[in-house]
Amino acid sequence: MDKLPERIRIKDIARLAEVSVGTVDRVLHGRPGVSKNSRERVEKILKELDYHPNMYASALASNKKYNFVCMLPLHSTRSYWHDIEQGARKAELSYSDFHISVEMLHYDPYDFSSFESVGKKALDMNPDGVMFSPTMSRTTLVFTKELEERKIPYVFVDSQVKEASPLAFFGQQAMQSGYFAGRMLMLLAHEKEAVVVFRHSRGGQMGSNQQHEREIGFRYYMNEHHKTCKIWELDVDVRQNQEETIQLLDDFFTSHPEVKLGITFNSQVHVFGEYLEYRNKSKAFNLLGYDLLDRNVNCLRKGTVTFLIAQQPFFQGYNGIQTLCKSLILRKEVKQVNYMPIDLLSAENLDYYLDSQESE
Amino acid sequence: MDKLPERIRIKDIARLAEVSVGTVDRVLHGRPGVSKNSRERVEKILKELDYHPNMYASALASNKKYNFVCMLPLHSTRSYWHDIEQGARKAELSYSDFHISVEMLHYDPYDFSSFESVGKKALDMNPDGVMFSPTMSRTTLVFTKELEERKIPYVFVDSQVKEASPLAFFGQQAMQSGYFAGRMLMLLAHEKEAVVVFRHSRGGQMGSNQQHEREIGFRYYMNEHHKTCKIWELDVDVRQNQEETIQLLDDFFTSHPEVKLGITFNSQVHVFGEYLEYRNKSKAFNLLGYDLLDRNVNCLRKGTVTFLIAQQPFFQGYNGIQTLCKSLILRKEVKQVNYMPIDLLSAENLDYYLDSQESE
DNA sequence: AGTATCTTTGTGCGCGTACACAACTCCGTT
DNA sequence: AACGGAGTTGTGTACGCGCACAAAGATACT
Repeated sequence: MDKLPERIRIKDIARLAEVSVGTVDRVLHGRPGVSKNSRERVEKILKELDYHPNMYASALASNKKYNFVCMLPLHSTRSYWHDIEQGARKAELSYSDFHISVEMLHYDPYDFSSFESVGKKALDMNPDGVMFSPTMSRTTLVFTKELEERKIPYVFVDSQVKEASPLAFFGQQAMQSGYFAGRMLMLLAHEKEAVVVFRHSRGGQMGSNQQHEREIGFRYYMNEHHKTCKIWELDVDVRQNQEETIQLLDDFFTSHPEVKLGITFNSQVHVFGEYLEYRNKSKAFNLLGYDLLDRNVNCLRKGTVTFLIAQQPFFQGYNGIQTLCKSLILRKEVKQVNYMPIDLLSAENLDYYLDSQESE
Repeated sequence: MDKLPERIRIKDIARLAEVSVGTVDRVLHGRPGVSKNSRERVEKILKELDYHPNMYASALASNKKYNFVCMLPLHSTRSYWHDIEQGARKAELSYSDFHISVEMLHYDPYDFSSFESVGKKALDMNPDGVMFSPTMSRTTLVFTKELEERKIPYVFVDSQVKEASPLAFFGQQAMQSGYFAGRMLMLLAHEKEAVVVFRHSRGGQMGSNQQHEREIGFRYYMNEHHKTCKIWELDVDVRQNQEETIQLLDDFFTSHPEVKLGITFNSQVHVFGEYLEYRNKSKAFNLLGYDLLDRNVNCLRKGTVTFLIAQQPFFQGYNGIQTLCKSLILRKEVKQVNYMPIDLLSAENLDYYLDSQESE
């Protein structure tokens, strides 16, 4: 009786099943041309020995090129989307020895037809996998259906669409994060119980569903714990210029001097933080927002924003691409729903968070 | 002129430098037996083409076995150390195709000679790398000196020792985390300004330096922002039984009814949380502690502990082993000081954090 | 010139897997 | 008995690299 090596190889399986490595290979990859008898014998031994192929030898031998496409809204540097993109780029680098490439495509987040045409472009590239954020829920389903027909796996980042069947999803549980935001904001309240929700939209059209969900979670918390607390709303249109915004905020604070707490559910909290600094109001006002844009981080450091909630966009992008590799190249099972932690950042714990985000 | 393939290989370098692959290999590994002329020519081309070896082919070919040792204090399941160990185990699995093994050794955290003898055992195994937590600062230096003489790289987790030169360190900036803890605790204060620091030691001997550093950071914050706030201290010995502990706490709360805030700097906050539940005091008292032990998490869920500060022990362990692999096997540069984020957990954001910690 | 020694360079095999292709078996047909 | 074809099975080469060993060139000494 030969003893088995520490790490089982295909030829060990072959020897035990009394077939050649070619047959084992065919069984492993589910290819035809194997008799029922051999297939069963090989499968039995594979299971018995709990065989796992050496993924590095495997990748080396297959030598196939994998092309992934990543579709994100058009964005400026240091935005939330930018961080996701950085994560995807890093993953591309990490897995470069597997011959993967990640092609970036961008669309106008306020234009359905733009998403559509970028989606077409993506399909034309005949990718092995796609990663994108389903910010456009209606058009998304047309796109995912096409992907499913072509058997191209796709990964959602940031948000998800219930009707679709992605390989995986990476993002925050937005409602719970809004709930948590409410908790943290009211911790700052003391007796001053009145809150303003700053909205930042384009003609009333919200940037994403996530923002909406956050607000629902927030209002749920408020209804549960601070029913008497008055919640004001203030809409700022992204197309307004600075003077108009300042005027709007001045008017609001003149007519509502009792409001000492503010919250935003998108990543534009710096608009309000910078206003507070300009009017020198930050001492008496507490502001909570989302995402670690540079301008938001500056506000946090200066004290014009008290808390930021983060959601590890870098890792969303990194893990998204990583998951495609794991599933397609290494043929591993992957977890489908992956909620990112709801991270609370203040001036006091910010630095070490940023530090941990940028490295791999 | 031949065009270059997308991915540069050794033989491409060899062809361009007009030498054989053997010579390129010698240059890459800094081995002797190469003329100055050849070496320079090869190095020039390596740099020009920015050559990076295919690490998977490399690992496959070398086929060397790497043995790592991980030394941690003796601990029960679901403790902080346990999570580090889990991370190390996971890394062992992730990198199993590189033929690595991680041997776990445990020592009594209150016994210097135990650390010493375990250290000897580790050296006897002639490991390729060591990961441990320098909880015993004095004996650590003897051990690290020996490691350095034998040219065995080592990684610190949890805490570090200034005089040593580890390959890398993964842990929290303890002072800053104490500072942050102060900030968050005082957020819960409102007008009731009196705090008790619960200590949990063994005959006055603190478990680790990290705890001490946290308390320093905390007191620094208090001195900066709440100078008038009275800070009481209460020492509980780990060897006391439950009745004695309850008696001690009863006495304290009887004589100091005005104290409504408590903090601990080790991971034993559940001792106090469970007391609060037992005495039904949790509504009127806010408690902050460290680390996500099961019992602590239960307290958080029940509301007997308000906040926990976490430091991703799983990733400390995972990254520690990963770093050894990267440096030794893949010959990559690694970052030496890696501060873990200072994570704030409450009942509202706990679940998604736990979710993200357990998976890889 | 011949030989020994040292330095430098080139070659070949193996790591574990994937895949193309060759080879063999079995069975029915001519 | 010879042949063809489908269904199976085995074999050889390649992937990119590391390393042992062979080969060739250089130098010094007899």
